Amino acid sequence: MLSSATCHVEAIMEARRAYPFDRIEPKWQRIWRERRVFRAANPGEPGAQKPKYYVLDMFPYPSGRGLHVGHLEGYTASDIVARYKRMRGFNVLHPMGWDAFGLPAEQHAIATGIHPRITTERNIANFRAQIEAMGFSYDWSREIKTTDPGYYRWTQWIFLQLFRRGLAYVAEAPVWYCPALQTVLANEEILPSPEGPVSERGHHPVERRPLRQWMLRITAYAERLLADLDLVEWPESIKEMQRNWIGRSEGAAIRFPIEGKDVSVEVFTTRPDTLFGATYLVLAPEHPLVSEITRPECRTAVEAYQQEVAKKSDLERSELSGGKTGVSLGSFAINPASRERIPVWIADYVLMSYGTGAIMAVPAHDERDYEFATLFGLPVRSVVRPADSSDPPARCFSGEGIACSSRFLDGLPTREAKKAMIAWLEEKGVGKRTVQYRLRDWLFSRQRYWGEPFPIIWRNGKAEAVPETELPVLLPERKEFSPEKGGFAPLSQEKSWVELPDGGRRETNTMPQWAGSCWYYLRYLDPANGQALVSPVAERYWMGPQGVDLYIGGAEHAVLHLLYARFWHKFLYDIGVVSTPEPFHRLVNQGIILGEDGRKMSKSFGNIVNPDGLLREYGADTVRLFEMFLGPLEQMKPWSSQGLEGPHRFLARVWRLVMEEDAEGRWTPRPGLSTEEAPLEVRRILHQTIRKVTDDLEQLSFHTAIAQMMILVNALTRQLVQWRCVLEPLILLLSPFAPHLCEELWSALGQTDSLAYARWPEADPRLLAEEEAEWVIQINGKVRGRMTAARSLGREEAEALARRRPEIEAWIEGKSVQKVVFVPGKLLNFVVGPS
RNA sequence: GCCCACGUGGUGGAAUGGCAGACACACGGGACUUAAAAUCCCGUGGGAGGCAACUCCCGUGUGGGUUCGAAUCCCACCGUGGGCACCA
Repeated sequence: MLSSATCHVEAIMEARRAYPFDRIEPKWQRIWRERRVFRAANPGEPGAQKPKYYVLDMFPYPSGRGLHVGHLEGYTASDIVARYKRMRGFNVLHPMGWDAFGLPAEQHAIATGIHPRITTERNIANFRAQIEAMGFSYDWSREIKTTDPGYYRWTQWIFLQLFRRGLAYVAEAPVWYCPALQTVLANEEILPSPEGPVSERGHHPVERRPLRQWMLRITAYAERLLADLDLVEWPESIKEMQRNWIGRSEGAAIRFPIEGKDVSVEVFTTRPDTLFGATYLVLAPEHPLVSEITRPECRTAVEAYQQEVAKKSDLERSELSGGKTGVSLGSFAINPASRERIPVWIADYVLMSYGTGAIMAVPAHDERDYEFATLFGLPVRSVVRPADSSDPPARCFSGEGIACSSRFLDGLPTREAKKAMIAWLEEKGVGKRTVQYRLRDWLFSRQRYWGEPFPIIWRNGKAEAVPETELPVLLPERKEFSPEKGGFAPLSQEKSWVELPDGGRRETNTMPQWAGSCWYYLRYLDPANGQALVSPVAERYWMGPQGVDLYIGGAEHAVLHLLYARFWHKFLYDIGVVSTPEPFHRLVNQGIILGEDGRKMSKSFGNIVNPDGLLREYGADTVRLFEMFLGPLEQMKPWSSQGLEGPHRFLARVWRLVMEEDAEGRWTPRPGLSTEEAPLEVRRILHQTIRKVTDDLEQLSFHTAIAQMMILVNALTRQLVQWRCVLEPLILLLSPFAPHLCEELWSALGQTDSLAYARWPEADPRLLAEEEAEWVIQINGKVRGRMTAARSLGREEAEALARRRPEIEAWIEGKSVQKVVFVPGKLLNFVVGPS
């Protein structure tokens, strides 16, 4: 009973198999693997005399859930490009590896007691099997994983170089702490949410805590990270996000002396031209000078306010909580321009972490200052008027205009006034031109087990570098993975590892997951090198002249991985390890694939598409083709399981152009393939297809390339004979998309070599230029007729021909033709008026 | 609030100043078959007229503009998605 039901199901599965993908796909995967077809040649090896092409995927974190259709989209696109470029004669580097440190494996270990290494290995094996089943042409001899000591040795090495040059340091600062994950997180790993800030991973609530942590001085590279965005071909939206994140603003630092004290408060402003309108100062409540400046009679109120602010969460401090608060310090500062006494306040709308932690308030020209001044009855002095009005505006005006009531600035437009004021400040020695960035230093330590140990030993309260010869500092084995209560890292429990005989203690924090992914694209170039992270020869060959030629991945890393990696790359450039200022020349983001219901794929919606079932039912070539046929690569698009039928039927049609099935269900090459030249209209459509597919591949417009191949195949299906000279180029054109099927047909046509390095077909320009064209004839811009005539027709001939056509005559009859627009080879437009 | 994308049939999309809807899904009809599946062929934006081949009108979020001609360029608005948000 049971077995007959199984037989029945198998019979159905067998019946719906339109071509034997289940046999040919594993076959060709085995051949590619055994013959090492996709090994890329390093300098000195045969093949390295070709020009190089480096096409890179964002390597995955091997999660327990396996690959999803979104991964497959990006990986299929990059694989198509890799296969295409090989056929165009490039030595293609197309590697894959594993971003294998990270929180999920560690959380799983805490829950189950299974070592993260074991889960990670298991997940990697699963990912690799899925990737191989898709037929991707990776050079597996270059596979890397970030958890490998031979790899993280060099992650630690880079950290040491940063440390030596003062770019890695320990500081106590208010940092984001996540109680659920029991670790600190970087600014870039925090997301806003209606309930307040949450962690990027897991969406747990996070809070500010003052802690001593390792920081990387990414701010030292702010200017170059900003300026060099002009060197790369990235989506404008990603560049813009990085620009906003870096947040450069030009202005002036101005010192305000405090009346009766020997101190002054420095403020940063982008509007030095409004200095004459500065009617009070505001310091951040945490500003170090607050206690010194506060008058005795205000001290109680000020301290109470400071405590109140310290208790507030960041959410409460943000504008969502409504009105502004603050208290006066009772003291006065001197406005260096107007010489006026102006009061000094503290308020939590001024942040200690930006600029100097103090501002000059110009309520007439800043919305926030205006709101505060109105609330506390502080004076408002207008010093800029709009360019189109002679009067200063009644309320706050924050735009650019003309300076007024500002003595030596009067009459100057804002831009000029800023320059004049900065010159004046510099001359008087009370201020100077300054550039500020929103970017903060990168919080680099985590209180977790499953990460790279820091190569640092503490002696007498000082951090010392572990000698490079002792790298890697190995992550010790553990059975217990929970972080200690109170923010101590798990490694601190590993006494025999932490405590050194000479009294030194190892650093017990580990690096964040981003560390390993900051430079992995360099290790692929020379993955087994034990002397250096990459040999200079391999680096110059693969990274020259502009770095990775094409980098495909998700947009979610816009200000995380992509900013961090640029920072490390620029540092490695400065110390001579790499030869290009930017790592990734051309970046393309694949769009998110939504569930069938149009919502984001998620467990809670139950709309996640598992690729394994699709591969069984349709085969890898169909899944690859369909992923590309969904729509433009960069666009967000919904999945459609029904839609798979189209590409599947298309591949089966291609198969049947070459193969035929006998009575026993065996497929054999069709006898009677013509070796003659195909008719002109068939050759013409073939060469149009060659041209279109080639152009579209260069632009990564895969879905339109597929559509064109469908047009060609539909035309061939209608023919009674098939021609070898048409089928061969078609198979080559299709092979980057559906490599297994094409390899099988290629060998069925008698070819003995893999087509992976076969020469890409070239379009014959003579066949593209058609002599006849279909001309469109318009009357007043509306199509009223068409005619087939020579493409080369001149204006007069074309017009005369068109006028003779009855459908056109009818429209012109009795009207006056005022003008005739002529587009050679394409179109005529008669502009007619009433009679 | 500010910045950036995007808006086209029942659906995914094509066309980026010159034939709107290529290609595909879905749907409908037909051929083959004892039957079904598969395959192949035909139709498929809306409306009006005609027995018919066909003809005309409307139509690319909404309103305006530029142009002989606009899905495409410009202005305003509406909607969707993403990013930033007291950064002085």
